[in-house]
Amino acid sequence: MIKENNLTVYNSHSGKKEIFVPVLKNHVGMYVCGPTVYSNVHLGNARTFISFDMIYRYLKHLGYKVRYVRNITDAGHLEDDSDDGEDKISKKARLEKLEPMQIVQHYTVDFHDVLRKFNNIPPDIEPTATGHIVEQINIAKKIIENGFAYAINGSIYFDVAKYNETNNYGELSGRNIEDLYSNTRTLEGQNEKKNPQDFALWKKANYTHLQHWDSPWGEGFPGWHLECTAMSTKYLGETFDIHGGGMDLKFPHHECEIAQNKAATGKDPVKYWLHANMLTLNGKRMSKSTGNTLNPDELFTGNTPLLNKGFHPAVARFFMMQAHYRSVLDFSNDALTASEKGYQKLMNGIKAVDNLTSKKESTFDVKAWVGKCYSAMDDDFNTTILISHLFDAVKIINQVADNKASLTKDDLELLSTSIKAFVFDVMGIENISTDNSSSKLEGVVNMLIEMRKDARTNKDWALSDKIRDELKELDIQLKDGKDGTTFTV
RNA sequence: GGUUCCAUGGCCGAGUGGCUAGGCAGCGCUCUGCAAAAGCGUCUACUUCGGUUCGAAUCCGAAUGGAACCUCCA
Repeated sequence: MIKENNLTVYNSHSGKKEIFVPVLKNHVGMYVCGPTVYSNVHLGNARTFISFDMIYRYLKHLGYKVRYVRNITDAGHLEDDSDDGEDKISKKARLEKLEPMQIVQHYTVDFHDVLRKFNNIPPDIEPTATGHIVEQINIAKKIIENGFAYAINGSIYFDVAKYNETNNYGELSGRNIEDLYSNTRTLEGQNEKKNPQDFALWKKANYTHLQHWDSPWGEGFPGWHLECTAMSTKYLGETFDIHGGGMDLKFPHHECEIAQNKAATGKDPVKYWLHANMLTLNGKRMSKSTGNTLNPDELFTGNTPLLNKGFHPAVARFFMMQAHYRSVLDFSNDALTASEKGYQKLMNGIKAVDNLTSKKESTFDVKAWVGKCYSAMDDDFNTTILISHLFDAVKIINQVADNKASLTKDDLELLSTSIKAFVFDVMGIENISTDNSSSKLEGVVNMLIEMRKDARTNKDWALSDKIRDELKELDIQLKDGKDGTTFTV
């Protein structure tokens, strides 16, 4: 089923495309950093998860048995790097006078809701940081035992300098530690650490901190990077295949994960690091902290000065698939509008393919075309190229419908199943059904079409145009074709 | 300031040392009572300056502009 050694992926760690060979034959372990649930997800967040959803879908499509783990960070994500740093969730809870788990629940639900609208498949395991405090404490203990962390005032810090003596801190992000030393800004109140690069594995909870747990070092809470190490190791093992996340997490988050894993187990945790690029707005990355964001609801409803109208999540997903996951993509009304037209063209083609009649001969090499589609996806999930091939197929479909090309029964079948598989299964682009309108509406519109037909026969253009124009007002588009009139809602 | 990445036609956005990307818009055509919708065809490229090469938008160097990370962020 799986064609061996065909898939290549761009490994951020090596900076090269590499042939994908999983640790365990036919199985893939994939971990993707999920959100910190202290606010609503924005479209930039969504893009990353949509990218990895596509990757997950393609791996499954190829026949791999994939275990996809994506965490929810619901504790420990610090606001800043100072000693009395508060974590994001505790801060939000304090400000809104809510129980931290209320915040967590609220934004977790929002997160799931948005991803469902974008037609993402839920991960196989979605562990939470608060559900894995014990595992995190155990890893911190191991790191201390191995001499790569130190305790001070009830907090545990990772000793980056010590680690760097026998390892390479910076191997993922291409940083070298001397640069980090000389370029780190000195922040207030971080005197506790031996070096500014050291990061917290465990933080002592101060009196304002709402989320805290008992530990060998007293009441506290886990550091940001630790939960991913704990959970990926627990569910995927000490070395697994794919670790994904947004480009912005490469440093320090993923760098620290590697350091924690190596310090704890001595093993390289990840074979292939995949990083999805940013979605920008007005040329700048979307960011909660700067307020340069667009929320999914604003996109869907068009309730924002940035857009002329709302766009269906499937259209937005298609828009994202038109760019490669490793490229920066800029979000704009014009680009979305263009994609919406293209999306419609693609869907029309898919609709038309089932109504074609086969001939004895094919004028188009469908097998070669399918091969090109797989080549595109095998080349680091190049959905952009895939889509260009899909439009070639749409053209052929239209030509066959127009008797300007022909396909055999087998080719027709192959073309139909392939284009649907790539669009619906692999890219996860939903068809916004246009003909699911209630039979009552269909009856009424068909009645009006009949009346208009009579009017046209009688050359009563005034009435005929009135029917057409007033239906248009209601967003019902009449389409006069050779074989009569149809409509789309 | 340090590290890394990017610069493609009106717009979005791929890609390869020589062979059409694709989508949108524009233009032409088909269809039509006129339109719309749809379909078909088609034009406009590779930031600048050097270098390597038989040949570079594609490789190397520099300049300019932009972005990400270096502090939390997908």
